[in-house]
Amino acid sequence: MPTTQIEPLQLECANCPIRHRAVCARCEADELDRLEEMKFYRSFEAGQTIAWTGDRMDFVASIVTGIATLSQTLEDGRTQMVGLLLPSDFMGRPGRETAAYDVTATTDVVMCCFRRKPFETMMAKTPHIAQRLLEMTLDELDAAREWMLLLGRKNAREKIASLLAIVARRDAALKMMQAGGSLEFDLPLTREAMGDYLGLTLETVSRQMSALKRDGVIVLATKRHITVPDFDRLLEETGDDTDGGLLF
Amino acid sequence: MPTTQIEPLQLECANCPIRHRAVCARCEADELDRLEEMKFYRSFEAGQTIAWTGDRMDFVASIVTGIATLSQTLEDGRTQMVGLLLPSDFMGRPGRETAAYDVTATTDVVMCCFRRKPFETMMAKTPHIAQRLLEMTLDELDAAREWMLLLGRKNAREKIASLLAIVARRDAALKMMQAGGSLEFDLPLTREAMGDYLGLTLETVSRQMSALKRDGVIVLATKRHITVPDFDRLLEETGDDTDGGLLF
DNA sequence: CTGTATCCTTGACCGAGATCAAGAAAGAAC
DNA sequence: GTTCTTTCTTGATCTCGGTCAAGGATACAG
Repeated sequence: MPTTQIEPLQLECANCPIRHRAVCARCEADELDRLEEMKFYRSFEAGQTIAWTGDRMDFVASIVTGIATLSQTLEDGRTQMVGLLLPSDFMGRPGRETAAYDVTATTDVVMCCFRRKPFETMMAKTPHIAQRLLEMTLDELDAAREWMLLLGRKNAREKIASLLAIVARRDAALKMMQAGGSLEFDLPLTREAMGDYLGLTLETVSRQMSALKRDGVIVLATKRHITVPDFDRLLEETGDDTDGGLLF
Repeated sequence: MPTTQIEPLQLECANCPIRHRAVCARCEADELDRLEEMKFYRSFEAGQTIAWTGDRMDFVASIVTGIATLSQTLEDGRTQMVGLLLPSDFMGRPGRETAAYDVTATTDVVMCCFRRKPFETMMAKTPHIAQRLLEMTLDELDAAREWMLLLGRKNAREKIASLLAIVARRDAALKMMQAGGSLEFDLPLTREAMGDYLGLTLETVSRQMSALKRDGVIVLATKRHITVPDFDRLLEETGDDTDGGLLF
């Protein structure tokens, strides 16, 4: 698997699709100008590894388009996904030289990159960047903790329902639809990837998907295309507190 | 359980035991003076609830002494601990009005508190605080992700060994001992709390503790006082990559 | 069309950990 | 001391999800 990088057309920050959500969201015009000079784009194909745990990382980046995953592995190969990088999410840690996780492109991915050292220097001088990064990191921490509850205490059916609810909600937000009604979306993950995320085997994922389908909670047009006839019904299956604040 | 608060003697920041590790670690003398004016101390007894999920929080705080836990609960009462607050750790989120987790004092706890609004104002003007908070939050995120791997993919024995290794290492660091040799320490958690942390029942925790004892990995003087004759042996039981970077 | 690869489903069986239950150990209150 | 409570241990049994195995669906190459 060669590290093919298709260089995409240079994009102006002003027209950037993640301009208002990424680490640069709070930047003023002059700050943006400086970032504009520093940035460069890199692309990765679906399935490609962006970084291995322990790799030296000389850049940090924002996801512009596509989805990447963060995962960790035990000695004997058991792996657990520990994070999902969506457009506008930030990859890398200022001050850290090496990757702490395996980062893999799930779909084709375009990233807006900055060499680490210059970025760190700029961050020290630009509170707007550090402020936004703090906010994003706190959100990720909340999401990680929500995931800990799922991994530690939910059963297989609840785990699947939770994942579907999250993907459905994100998709609905993207399409600006109203809540409560019928939803449909494509799952960007294989059964195995779902299992790695949920701490399950792919067989259990498959069985629970079939069970939710049999019980009418979801309808499958194809293996990957899902319709949720009643979102509230799906939410009931997650086991969450019904009033709960939703963090994803 | 009344909310008893024993007001401890006012402590000067200069003599504060967490001065060099807390959110104020990077502050200059003048910044510290301003924090000194704003701060107030609160104490909680072991077992007391510091905040319930959804409670309005009008302060943020650093743990000065003691241990507190963050936990989340499903509808039917299943609970999962999602974080451990140790001395110097920060509680609360700037910009958030309500508690996102149940916070409970495991031991007697003393906290150094700041009213939220003035603290937010100060943070906006004092990059040193925001920088340090970002650093601490990134560390917590790493710890949370390490925990996700444990919850999703480790078996009961590995989970227990991992928890013991973490507590042992922290204790050794505190006592400035050299690694590799024999260690002993007190477990600050009940079997039930360990279970809540590890996503296990208290019975399973008890059984695995007995098993590790039977196999000579640990020696129990009392239920809570643990001796680790060979730390490397304990590490082997965690299932982690042996070279692994350790985040706690 | 056929062969091959990837992804998914389903069945049979098994075992790790949960659940239910009883009682031991250790304090704390009196 | 005795009683009461909390914490912990251990046993018996059950069940959910893992493991092993076979085969179906879909896509793509030739």
